[in-house]
Amino acid sequence: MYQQISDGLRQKIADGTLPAGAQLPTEADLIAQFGVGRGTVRQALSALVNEGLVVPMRPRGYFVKERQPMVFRPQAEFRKRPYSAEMDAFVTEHSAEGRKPRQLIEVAIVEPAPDIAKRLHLEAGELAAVRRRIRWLDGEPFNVNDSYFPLDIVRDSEIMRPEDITRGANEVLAELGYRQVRALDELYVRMPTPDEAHRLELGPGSPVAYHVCTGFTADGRPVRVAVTVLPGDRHVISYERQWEQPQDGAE
Amino acid sequence: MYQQISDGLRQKIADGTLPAGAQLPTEADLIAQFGVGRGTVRQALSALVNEGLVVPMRPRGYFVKERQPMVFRPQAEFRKRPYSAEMDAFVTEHSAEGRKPRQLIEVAIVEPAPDIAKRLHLEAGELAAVRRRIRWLDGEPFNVNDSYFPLDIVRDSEIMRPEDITRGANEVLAELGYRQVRALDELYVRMPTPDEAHRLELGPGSPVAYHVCTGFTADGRPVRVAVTVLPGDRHVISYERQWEQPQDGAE
DNA sequence: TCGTTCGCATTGACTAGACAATGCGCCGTG
DNA sequence: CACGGCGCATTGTCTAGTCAATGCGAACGA
Repeated sequence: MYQQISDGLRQKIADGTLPAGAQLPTEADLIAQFGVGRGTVRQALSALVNEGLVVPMRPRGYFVKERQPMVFRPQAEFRKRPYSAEMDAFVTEHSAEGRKPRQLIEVAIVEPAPDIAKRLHLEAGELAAVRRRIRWLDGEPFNVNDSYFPLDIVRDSEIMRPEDITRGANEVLAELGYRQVRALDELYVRMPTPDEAHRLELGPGSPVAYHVCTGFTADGRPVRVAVTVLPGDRHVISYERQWEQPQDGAE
Repeated sequence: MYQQISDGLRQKIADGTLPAGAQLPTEADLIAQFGVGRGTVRQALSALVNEGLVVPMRPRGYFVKERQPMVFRPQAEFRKRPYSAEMDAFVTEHSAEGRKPRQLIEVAIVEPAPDIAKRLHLEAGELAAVRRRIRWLDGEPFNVNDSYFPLDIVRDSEIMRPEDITRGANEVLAELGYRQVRALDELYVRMPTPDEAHRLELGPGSPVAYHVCTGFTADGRPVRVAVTVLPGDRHVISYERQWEQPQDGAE
């Protein structure tokens, strides 16, 4: 019965009767309209909130959530421009133009979490350097990025300084003799931890992508693990693939 | 105050006091333990459910969710084996071995949704063929995959038959003269629609990845749009990247 | 005109209680 | 031993109400 209420509202959001940014009926309205108790109405609304369709803005009411995603291209670390015109068009079309970026960098020496240590081939107790970055756009946090490096290869290098590295941390690694030639990306999709939700100012119903990139040198040593947390409602993750000849694939 | 309850339980889940599969205290237990009303306890538990940490199994109680993710490799369509040993290790390690796969294929001719039509460069009203697939593992639905093709190039081809194509639909396209040489992947992260949640048997707190892959021929024509819905708690999405020389990247 | 304060609509948090739905296990029967 | 049915613990749904928190706007005062 509470589902009827949320279904009705969901329908109106889907078909545009309630466009992005519009206000939903108030709890009192729905109580009167359907003749039910307040708990039931709140249950219906909380379902929509947990689906990420609706945001409560106390005490103004409930509003349809707006989203303006930004393109996240893991490959852009090493290739600034997309392969071809139609892909470039996609990127620019979805880009967040005219918004003010800001970032905050912090460097620390830590004993990395087990999953990070494993990817870096570190024994328990071995240390790593981590560059933590929070990126903002228009005053809103957009994503957090923690890059881990084995301490023994970046000690005393530029990477330990909490400043922006214009030519890129990867280039610094290469200068130190650890040029990366391969990388493995893993993407996990889940709800944020309360800590992540707080740091990224995420409401309920906002899942995140958890992106782990491990970079390898030519001799197969992992020298960098970059962990990025991307709020789902603010990002599109994009990859391009290109191949030459014998397509040995299956469906 | 309800947050104290959910924080305490979340802590016990995180530190292993409550391992995967264990039963949480019942609502009645928590009411007695904290001396609060049932609504408060249910609010605390529903927070955990919406984070995807906990599953209610009526009428047995609440249990810590278990997850066994399967590796999804978009690149595997065209390259069966990973580049290198350490990546191969990762894939096999996370593979769902010894589980029974099953799939159901269905073919239809439709007027595609606007976002699909746009990616296929179809005008409004133009038709496309769609191969819809649902994949199961151990009797549980794992993901759904809908592949769209411009109708004029696949009409009367093998692609229109609702059977498994051993050598792959991409190979059939190539035989028809539309060999793909590039692809663009887009990944969106969001909560499932009620329909998706039903088809994939998703509980609340299970976000999905929405993967759209557009394949292009050498002359830049899009000939295939594959849409895959991947439940976040059952998948890891994995990409490999390799590059040769001048790393022209920035941080 | 500008600034401050107060009121108010609205959601947030919580309580106490009622009845429904659902599996699981126990018990009794054949 | 096998099967059927009942009971019961537990969650699902819903009501009716109270008090708190919050931000906006209107009214008021300098």
